[in-house]
Parts: sequence; structure tokens; C-alpha cells
Amino acid sequence: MVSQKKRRDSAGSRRRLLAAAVHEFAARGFDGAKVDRIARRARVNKAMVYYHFRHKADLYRAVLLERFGAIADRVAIVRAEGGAPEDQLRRFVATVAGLIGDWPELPGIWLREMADGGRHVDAEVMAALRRVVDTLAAILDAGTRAGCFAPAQPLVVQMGIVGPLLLVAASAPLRARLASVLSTRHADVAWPAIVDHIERGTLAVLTGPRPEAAAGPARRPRPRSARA
Amino acid sequence: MVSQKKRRDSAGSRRRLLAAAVHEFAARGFDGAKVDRIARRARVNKAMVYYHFRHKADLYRAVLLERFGAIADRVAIVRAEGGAPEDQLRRFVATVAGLIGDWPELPGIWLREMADGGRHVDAEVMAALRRVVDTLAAILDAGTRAGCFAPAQPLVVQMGIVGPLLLVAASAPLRARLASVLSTRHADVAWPAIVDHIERGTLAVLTGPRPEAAAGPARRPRPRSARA
DNA sequence: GTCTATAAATAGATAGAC
DNA sequence: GTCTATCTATTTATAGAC
Repeated sequence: MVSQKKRRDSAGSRRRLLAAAVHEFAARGFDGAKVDRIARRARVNKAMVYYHFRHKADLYRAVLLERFGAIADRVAIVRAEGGAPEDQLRRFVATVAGLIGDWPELPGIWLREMADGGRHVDAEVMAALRRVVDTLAAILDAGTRAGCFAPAQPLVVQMGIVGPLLLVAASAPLRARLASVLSTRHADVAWPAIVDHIERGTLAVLTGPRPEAAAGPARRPRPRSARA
Repeated sequence: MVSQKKRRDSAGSRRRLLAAAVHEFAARGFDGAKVDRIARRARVNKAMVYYHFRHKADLYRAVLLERFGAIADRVAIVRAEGGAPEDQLRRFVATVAGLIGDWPELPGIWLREMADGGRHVDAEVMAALRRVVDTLAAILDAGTRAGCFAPAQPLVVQMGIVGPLLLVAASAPLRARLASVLSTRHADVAWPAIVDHIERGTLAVLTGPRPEAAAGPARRPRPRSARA
């Protein structure tokens, strides 16, 4: 993706550093992450960190770019594969959910970067984020043109999808503790249940009955009928 | 709420410290927050931090307890006021949205604490979290008994509500930057729009087409079409 | 309760040998 | 590319005067 700097890193110390960094940054955040721990986890000398990366922030940005770039790539495929807008949207949700399933560090990285106001999001990472939003916008637009979706702001829909997924995934440890204190039995959250919840909720808003004249910029949702 | 330690803190240095701490912890996270900055912001000598609080973590826990306690109190009122379950749920959403509006630091604190796996959530804070979930559970239960809600896991619904709200609020700075790079005009997100989106999405899932047997965790995420 | 001064421990980053 | 040793700045936390 970024630049083919394959300088023959012996056993791939750079790659191992990135993997260790993802873990550390996800678990502790940028400030909480320690270069020392990253190096130790990667089984690499600490000085190597500064051989491969200018500084801590540079390593962190590399992590961001790698992960958000992959997300953008994956959702772009969903859009490219086409299909009915409803289906594309469902696959969009499933894809993001799948990425989180594959990369348990994703929620930590993502949530913290949002909480940080995108402090470390540079132009490259921004471009990746833009691709994700643009992809979702294209799906929504296709649905609107096909008459099956009401017009909606892509970022609103995006947050409605990503927010719950990230929060559920990230809160797993806390929910486990909560379960042991919870009065009733609403203890755990099954991952398929939340994915299903989001899929249905999102589609319902896009295809459902119009809101009167709420505060939103929402338009009149066309009756869901025609196909693409 | 915790203990009436009103020792006449001259001009309320303790209170000012708490306010400054909320800001600092929200903006930078636990590790990124510096005791020095908190003291300076509170216009209080740094040593006073350790006079009022045992250590940094203690101050942070006080912040957590104050805010999550207030959240629990406010949503409990929603439940106590009664009304139709749909209305209670809408007011639940509006209340959380209102709290975020009143306290811009809330998303930062909340998201980071989730990303941290609740590292600093002690028994008292846990109790507050429990109250929030229990309140929502009571609302959902009322709806189910009244026959207007399908059974649902409270935590799933909770994440579906809180996730987008927190993410939208926290990502404001990043979205502002994104707007200037975004190809199309899907730039900004109006706060009322997201609240409306969540209200409708959540209610749609609860009142919409039953996927046979809800409540159960292992639901098949492949409904033919989700029409409302 | 408030302040100054400082201890004590980290942690980011680099120099330079191999 | 890899390692040891180390420099420097920062930061939590405390001692003790007022």
C-alpha cells in the first residue's frame, strides 16, 4: 500500500514490531503504550524501533494506516460486488463486524483515535477514512436512486453501524465483570445478535416509515418497492 | 453521593480539581493526562492534588464515579416518570444525548474507559453502570409485558444507543477535518439527526417484524428482507 | 490548606561498537 | 541490521515549612 520498502528485514523485525505495536497501542492507547514493551513483545531490541521508525508517533501512524487501509479495501470490495442496495448494506455491516472479529485490536485503536480527536490521523489515514465513508455513501446513493432507501447522511449511518460494533467488542472485559454483578440475567451479548440488531435497525431507518418533521434533515422515505 | 466530606475546602479547590480533571482525562486519557496540567488548569497547587486524592488513579476514579453516577440518576428518572414504553425509550435516548450535550467530556471518558476494558472501574462505578443497564432492562421489560416490544438483550439495545451517540460526539474534530477533504457534500452530522436515527432504529428493531424467536442469542443473521 | 523543593522512577530517543 | 550503554526530559509523588 504505502511504499515497497522491502529492505530484507532479516526475519521481518519490522513486521513483528508492527504486530506488537498494534497490540500495545490497542490495549493502552498512544500515551499508555511503552516503546520498551513493544520491543520486548516483538522480541526485538528497543533501538530497532528507532531504526525502522522515526519515533513512537511514526510507528503509531504506521499501525493506523495499515488497519484503516485494510478496512477501506474490504468495504470497497463489498461495493464493487454490487447487488441490491439492502444486500450491500448488510454485507457492509457484516464486513466491518468480520474485521473486528479477525482483529480484536481494532476497537481499541479506533475508539481511542476518535476520543483523541484524530490527533494522529495524517493525510494518508484520512484518505483511508474517506474511502470508507465514500463507499457507504455510494451504497446509500444507489439505494436512494433505486427508490428503496430514504436519503440519509452517510456519516450518521456509518456511526450507527460502527458505534455499536466497536463498543460491544471493546467492552467485553467490562461486560464480563458486569455479568457477575448484574441483578438479572441480561448478562452477555452474543456477537451475532448485535450484528443482526444493527443490520435491522439501520435498514429499518432507511426503508421504514417517515419521521413526521423531526429535527433531522431526513426526507420523505419512498415506499420500498422497486429494485435496481 | 460518595461521602459528605465537606471540610470547607476554602474556595472549593477539590471541586475545581475535579472539573479540571474531567477535562484533562477526557482529552488525553488516563496516561496522557498530566497531574501538572490538571493542577494548573484548576489554578491549584500541584501538591493539593495529593492532599485531596491519594494519587492520580484515585482522582480519575472520582471523575468516573461523579459522571456515571449522574448518568444513572438521570436515566432512573426517565423510568420513574413512566409513560408508554416507546416513549420511555425515546426519552432514554434523548436523556443520554442530552447528557452528552451538557458534558462534552463524557464521550472521551466513556469511550476510553471502554477501550481500557474498564481498568479503573471499581465497585462503586460498576454499581452505577449496573443501574443504567437495569433501568433500560426495566423499560424493555415493561414493553415486552405490554406486548409492544419484542424480547431483546438490554446490553445490545444499550450499545445500539450509546455507541453511535458517543462516536458521533467524540469524532466531531475529525469529521470537521474530513469535511474539508470529502469528495461529496456528506460532510457534517447534525446532532438531532443522529438522535432521531437512533430512536427510530432502536424502536424499529424492538417493534418491527419478529424474527421468529428473539431474545435468544443465536439468531440467524440472514433474514430475506427487513421490511418495516 | 497551601506552598516550595525535591526525591525517585520512567520513558523516549541516540551514540557508537559490531 | 543488531546490540549495549546512556543521556535527557518528564512525571508521579512526598517532605516539610508556613
